[in-house]
Amino acid sequence: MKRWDADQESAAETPDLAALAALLADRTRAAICMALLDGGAWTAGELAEYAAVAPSTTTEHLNLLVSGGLLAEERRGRRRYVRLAGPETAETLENLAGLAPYRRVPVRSLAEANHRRALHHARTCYDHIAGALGVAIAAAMTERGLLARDYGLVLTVSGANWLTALGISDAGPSVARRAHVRTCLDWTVRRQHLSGAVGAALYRHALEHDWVSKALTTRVLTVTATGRRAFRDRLGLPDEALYPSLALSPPRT
Amino acid sequence: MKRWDADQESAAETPDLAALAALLADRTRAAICMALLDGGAWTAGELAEYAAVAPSTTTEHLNLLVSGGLLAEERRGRRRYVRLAGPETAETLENLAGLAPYRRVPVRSLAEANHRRALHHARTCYDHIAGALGVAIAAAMTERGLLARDYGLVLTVSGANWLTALGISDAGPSVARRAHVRTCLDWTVRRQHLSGAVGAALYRHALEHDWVSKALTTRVLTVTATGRRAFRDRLGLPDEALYPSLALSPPRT
DNA sequence: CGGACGGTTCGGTGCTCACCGAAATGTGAT
DNA sequence: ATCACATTTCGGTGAGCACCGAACCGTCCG
Repeated sequence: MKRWDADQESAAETPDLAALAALLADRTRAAICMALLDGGAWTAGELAEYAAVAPSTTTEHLNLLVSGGLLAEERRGRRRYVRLAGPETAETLENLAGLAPYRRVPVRSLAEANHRRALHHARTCYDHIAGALGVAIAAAMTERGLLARDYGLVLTVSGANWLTALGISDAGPSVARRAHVRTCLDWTVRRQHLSGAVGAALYRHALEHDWVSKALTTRVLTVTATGRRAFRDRLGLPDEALYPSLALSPPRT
Repeated sequence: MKRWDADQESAAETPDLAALAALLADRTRAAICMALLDGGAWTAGELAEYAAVAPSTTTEHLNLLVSGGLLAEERRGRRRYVRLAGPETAETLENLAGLAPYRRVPVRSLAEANHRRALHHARTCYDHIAGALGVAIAAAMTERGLLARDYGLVLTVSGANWLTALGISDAGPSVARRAHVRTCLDWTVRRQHLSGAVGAALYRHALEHDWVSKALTTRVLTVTATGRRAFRDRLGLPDEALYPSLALSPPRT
């Protein structure tokens, strides 16, 4: 029990992994985070209904998530909007989800089953495209030499040209600090899809040019007729990737 | 309460984020995982002592972590060795640690303080180099055009040449499936360092050529005299990155 | 000024789980 | 065979926390 400079620096800092994990270790809070992976801002009430808990319970969860730095909040009038804190948060969440075990959940209605199939087919993942469509895009771009698998996954020169030809300015705005190409393990298909700045730019482009349209309240994306033509012409995507009904049935267990 | 094909597919699968997070949400289990980030295999007893809990408690924790897929175990005789399940696990853990809040922990002895300073200076992170040294390497390689920051962080042509000149065969053995260059947010310095296959190869090379030596029981790396010369000649690393005593004092709060 | 609405605060309840010690198991060494 | 050692099983204890309902507090609308 030796004293030694006790005043100067008798304490150090360690990352508190357990504290962060504890935030996600609850079913309800995890569900909230997964919902927010659509990249949008939700009100406390919407999340309460989505997670099927009382409003008061939701308040407590949101307080924890916000003060833990996972969520950013914005109060407007009597409403409280929350969103994910940033892209890194979203990426870490997706990584975790890819590593997590699967859990069987009952499907209670036909509507829910259709919704699941749609999610499986195409959905947003924070600010880029995921699901079978996202995986197909990444695969096709690699196939055509726009992405190179040699060094991880990078944009090739022809890939950069392809992007500018589409009208996507390579030096995007808020893009500076993020990796241009980043892969993200898809939890429905368990295969890589495109995230990072390029993935985000591509999604923005697809939205603006009406290739896909996003449902208001869910993460489901629908490929429009224009989009089908564009994806077929420019990337040669197969029909399975373009029509939800043709989607492969979910893998067993 | 409408029935509809109830037999065929009345259940679906979702990633159980909460279940995975719950594994890390405990102080003791988190400590165990952080310890295993040294990339080695520990026995149950060693971990019990490290985490300062009873052996029986450790058994329970290890059971959970192994069956949750985070740890791999190997039983040899009456001993139980555990290690991290794989590189993805290690990378996800480091990402999480980078996102986690900091916690002040008391430093009780001079030895512990020295140990912390050493960790801060240079340590292993699963299979590559982290700490101030790791950050300095990544910075110097970017500086010298071996890594390009343009597209995320990729190996440039001169970078690949530099590696082969060192004698690091670019097409490494178990390297195929991992991204060659990957950055990893350092939790001591909060800056990027080099992980992925290239990071791993570099660390292996440094070990084999006696640039650094690893302490047996901890994650601390020591830069040898040979290493100092090599790092200075080949990457122009400054003295701060090479001598632990010159390390910057830890940032306040 | 009501009155509806979105959110918050508070007390209380029940369940989960990390922990330990003591006894049991199984392996290795003598 | 016997003893030491690493780990496991089991019962019991205590603390933490997710949840709800009821009351409360701002904000928006008529």
